[in-house]
Amino acid sequence: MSRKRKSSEGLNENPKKAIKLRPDLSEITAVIVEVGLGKTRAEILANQLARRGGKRIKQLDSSATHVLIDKKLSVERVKKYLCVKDIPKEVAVVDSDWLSTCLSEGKLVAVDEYILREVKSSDTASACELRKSRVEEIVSDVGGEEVEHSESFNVDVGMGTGGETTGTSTVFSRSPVKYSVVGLQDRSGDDGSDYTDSGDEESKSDRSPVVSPNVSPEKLQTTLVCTQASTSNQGNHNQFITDKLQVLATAYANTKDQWRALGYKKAIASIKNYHKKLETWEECNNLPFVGERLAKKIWEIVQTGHLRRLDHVDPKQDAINLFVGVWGAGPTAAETWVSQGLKTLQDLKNHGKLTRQQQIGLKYYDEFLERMSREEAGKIEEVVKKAALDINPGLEAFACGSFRRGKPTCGDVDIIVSHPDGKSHEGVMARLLEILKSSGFLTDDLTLAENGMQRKYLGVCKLPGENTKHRRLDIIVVPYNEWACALLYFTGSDYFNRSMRLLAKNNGMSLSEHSLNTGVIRKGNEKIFEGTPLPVCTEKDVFDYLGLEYRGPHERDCGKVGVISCRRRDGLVFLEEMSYICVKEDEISLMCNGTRYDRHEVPLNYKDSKFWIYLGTYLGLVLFAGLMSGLTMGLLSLDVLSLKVLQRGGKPIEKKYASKILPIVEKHHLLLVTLLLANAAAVESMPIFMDRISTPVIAIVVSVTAVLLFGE
DNA sequence: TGACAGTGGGT
DNA sequence: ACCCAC
DNA sequence: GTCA
Ligand SMILES: O=c1ccn([C@H]2C[C@H](O)[C@@H](COP(=O)(O)OP(=O)(O)OP(=O)(O)O)O2)c(=O)[nH]1
Ligand SMILES: [Mg+2]
Repeated sequence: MSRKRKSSEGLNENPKKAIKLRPDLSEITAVIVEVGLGKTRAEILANQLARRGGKRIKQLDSSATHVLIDKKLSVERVKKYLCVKDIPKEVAVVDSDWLSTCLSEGKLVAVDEYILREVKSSDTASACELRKSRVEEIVSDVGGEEVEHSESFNVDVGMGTGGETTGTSTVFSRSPVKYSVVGLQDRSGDDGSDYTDSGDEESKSDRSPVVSPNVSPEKLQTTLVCTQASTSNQGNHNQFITDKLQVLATAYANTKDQWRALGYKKAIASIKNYHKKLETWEECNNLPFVGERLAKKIWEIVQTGHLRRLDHVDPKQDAINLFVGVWGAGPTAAETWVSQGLKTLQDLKNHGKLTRQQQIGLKYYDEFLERMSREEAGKIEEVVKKAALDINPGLEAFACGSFRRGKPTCGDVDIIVSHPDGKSHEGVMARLLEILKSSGFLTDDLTLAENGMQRKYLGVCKLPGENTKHRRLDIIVVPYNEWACALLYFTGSDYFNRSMRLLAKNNGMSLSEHSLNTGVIRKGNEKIFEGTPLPVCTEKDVFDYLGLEYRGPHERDCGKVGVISCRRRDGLVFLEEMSYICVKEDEISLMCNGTRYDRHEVPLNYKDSKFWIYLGTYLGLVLFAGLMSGLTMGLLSLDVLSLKVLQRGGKPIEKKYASKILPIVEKHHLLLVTLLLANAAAVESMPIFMDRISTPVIAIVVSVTAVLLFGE
């Protein structure tokens, strides 16, 4: 909301400026060469270009008008990078500064100054002229026109009804129909901010085949409950919504940015979790992880049964999704291939440039997308386990991942290997692979098996027999002192891990497959000091340190994606600071991946201001305890008689004190009881506070010595 | 406006 | 440094 | 994309 307000305000207040700063680049289709420019900068330029109507393409083709490169780059290198023999004359090879200048000047600047094409005798002149005239055309074209719509129009499409009339009524004239359908860019209405998102990831094309749309919700509801079976809590009442959103989620994951995709995923999980069919706008808008924009999309689906947005996905998207399915290929590789005109796996096999891993991924494309039965995973586990025991009967080997979580199907088999003696795990990997390979069980390596001190293996295996398929196999060999953290890590789920690690982070700790560290110091977001590993023997220890109730592997399945966040039972977000103290029992609970946890205490560290509070109270307690025991001894050793003597016959000061103390001492056991109680209370509560700023053992030791020194 | 997990292998 | 994966 |  605030964004929209901002931009329209800006428009009203200073229309000239708004227009001036927005050159129309719609005639420009440019290849931006990242080499020398840097990926981030290239992307900023690309975003700006797209935002002003221009188009960036990855591969030089007939639609290209410009090639933007860093000025230090030789044209020869550019050719090599683009995999072309020659760059057509009509295409201007220009310094990327040209675009920057255009943007800052707010208009198209003559390109001449920026041309970087190699000077090759005669034809340069004509080429230059060609380009010049072309640019002039563009410039004149833009001179008469207004700007802005494509963007405000976009906003309206994205926001549904949200766009206020002020913008649309004043600005229209040219039909904006070509709202840049570039991929999935559904950009926010704010100006200025070039989002340099640069990160791509988040879920490879979600492999479950997208369920065909438009199944009657009623049907789904009934069928779902019985088909979904045991594992899920109660089934998805809104599949017709989540399916649609899922399309966008994977599209974003496979192309643009992981974070938008993450947003979608959380929202989808949230919807799946909802106990009933979504009916009112209120319901939509109150879902956790569903904000204004998604609420509108959801609401549109609820009302119309359709999401217009889905009609505008980039046609290339299908091919991209297809290619991201090959193991070892991500959004970048996929886009490269697509932009080279590749469309099918056949194309890829024949003409694509693949890494070694991707070749294997392609070879087993179908098999890798399949999930195996739990039973088969168990067999694979046995094979590996046997091989391990052959090496050393003391070795332990267990299948983790989805198998350990009890899932009915497994996408791969993840096996952890270690030895309780803490040493014998060394060198096991190589020997293990040797055995498994010689038996023909392992068919391909995705990681090179060359390195001697290897801890992680990714490969392909196949059970002996006729109708068996190639399966992905992951093996890790870990030192036994890391067993718990490694087991926790390898069991997942991935989102469970991420949640837990985030929780650790928010408490000044850091959780990895190696260890749980405390006392981590971060400056901003980067780690300054790694912290020190906490002693962790079992998975449960990690839960304990984090103040979580233990969850068995079967309960770590977060079909629900979610951030660990703290909420009150009554639903109010009490905000942050996991170190909040429970005053009333059970009042504080933890919401993780859609399920709640009650928390006990959490270790603190000096990063927290609370740490000092605890330290302070601790010291206070020590002194207090000392005072108490001192008083106990002192006061009780005085007898009433001598005090009375003092009261009468002592110096004036002594008299005064004596009469003050006397009434206290006279209530003899009352005094004793209070003192003892106070002392006991102080002493007892010391370790409680100490506990939270240190490990228990240390806490006890320190407490005891402190009491000895100051108290007794 | 910045964070959304933390790590390791491959190129 | 980037991409991709667990 | 959402949240704080
Ligand atoms: O991004 C990730 C991916 C995986 N893991 C951990 C948790 C996961 O359980 C384990 C094994 O990874 P895998 O990809 O095999 O996931 P899975 O849980 O076993 O599911 P699948 O059935 O697809 O194999 O590695 C992470 O911590 N982060
Ligand atoms: Mg797995």
